[in-house]
Amino acid sequence: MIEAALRILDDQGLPNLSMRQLAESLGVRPGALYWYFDSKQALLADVSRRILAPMYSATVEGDSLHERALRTGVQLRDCLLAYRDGAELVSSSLALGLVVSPVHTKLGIDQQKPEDQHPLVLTAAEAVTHFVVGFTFHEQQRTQAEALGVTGAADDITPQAVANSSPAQGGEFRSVLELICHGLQTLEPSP
Amino acid sequence: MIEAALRILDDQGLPNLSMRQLAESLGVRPGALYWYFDSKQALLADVSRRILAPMYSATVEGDSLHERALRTGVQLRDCLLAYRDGAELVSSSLALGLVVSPVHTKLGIDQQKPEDQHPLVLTAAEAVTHFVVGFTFHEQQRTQAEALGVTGAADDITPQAVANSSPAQGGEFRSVLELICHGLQTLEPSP
DNA sequence: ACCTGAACACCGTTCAAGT
DNA sequence: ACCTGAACACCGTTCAAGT
Repeated sequence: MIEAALRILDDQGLPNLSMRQLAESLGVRPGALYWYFDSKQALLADVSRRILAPMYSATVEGDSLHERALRTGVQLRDCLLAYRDGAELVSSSLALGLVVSPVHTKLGIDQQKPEDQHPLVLTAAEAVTHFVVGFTFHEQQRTQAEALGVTGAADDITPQAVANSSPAQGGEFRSVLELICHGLQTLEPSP
Repeated sequence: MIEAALRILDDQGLPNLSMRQLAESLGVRPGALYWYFDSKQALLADVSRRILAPMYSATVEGDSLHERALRTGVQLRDCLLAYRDGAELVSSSLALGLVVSPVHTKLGIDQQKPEDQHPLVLTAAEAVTHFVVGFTFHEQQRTQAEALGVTGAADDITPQAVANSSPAQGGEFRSVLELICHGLQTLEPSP
C-alpha cells in the first residue's frame, strides 16, 4: 500500500499521486482506500515516515553536538533525495504536524541522559530541520526542472536520474549546514 | 486582481484559493483569468511577491552582517504572518523558483560594494530564508489548528485572530534565528 | 483587447449496499 | 471485515466563438 504509493511518487511525482491513481494501481476502487486511511493527508504522512525511516535505523556518531547535528542533517537530505518530490512531501507533513522531525529525536530523545542537556538543543534541531528540508525542496525542484529542460518531453525522466541528483549542490549545502551547526558549539557543555 | 486573491487567501485559506473562486469573486468566468496569467502558479507567484513587498520598502539598519541578517529574518516572518497561509504559499513559490528570496537581495545586492563581500553571504541568506519560511509555515499551521480546536466550527475564525498570532512562539523563533546568525560572525570582515 | 460557453480530464470524500 | 457503485461537490486548463 505505502509501497505502491512510493512507486507512484517516484515514477509520476507528487502531483500525480492521487487517491484515484493509487487505487487503480492496487486494482481497487478509490473509496476502498478510506477503509485504511482517514484522509489523503494521513496516507501522505505514512509515506513521509517511510521516506524518513532510514534515519531511525542508522545511528549517528560524533561526540560533539554540532558534529552530530551536521551528520544528521546530511542524513536527512539523503533520505529526502532518495524519492522524487521527497522534500516537498515531507515538508508539508512536517508543517501539518503529522510527522515529527527525525532530527529532534536524534539530537534529543536518543540521548542517554535527557535531563542535563541544554534547553536550546531541541530548538537547534528546528533550525537544522527547517534548513535541510527547505534547501532540499528547492534543490530537488531545480534538478527536476533541469531534467525537463534537457529532455523536452515531460515523462521520460527516470526516477534514478532525479533521485541520484545534484552532487553539484552538495558542496553549497554542506557549507551552509556547517555554518548553522557552528553556532551550536556555543551551547556545548565543556568536553 | 491580486488584491481579490489576497482577500480570498485571508478569508478562506490557501486550499480555497482556486481559479474558479477567484473568478467568481471578480464576477467573471474562470477562463478569463488565463488572459492575465499563464497558470495558477504564476498567479500565486504574484501573490507571493505582494506578500513580501514590505521587505523591499523597509530598509534594514545594523552595521554587522549578523545583525542585519537577524533583523531581515524577523521582517520576513512578520510578512508571512500577515496573511493566512502566507508561509505555505511563499514556501512553494520560492521552491518552484518563481520568486527570489528578499533575504538574498537585502543581504547581497542591496550593499554598496558588491565586490568585496564574503562568498558565503548569499549562502548564509539561504540558511536564514529556509529556516524562517519553514519555521513560520509550521507555526502558522499550529496556530490555525488551535483556532479550529477552540471554536469547533471551521469557518468563524477571523483573519485577524490568525494573522496577529503567536506572540508565544516569537521567543523561540528569535533564539533559533540568533543561533543561526551567530554563525555569521565568523564571516565578518574586521570592523 | 477582453471575455463567454462549454467542454476535457481530472480531483477527495462519503456511504448505502453488497459479499 | 473489506470492497463496490455511484454519487457530490469540486478542480486547472483550453479554445472556438462572441463583442
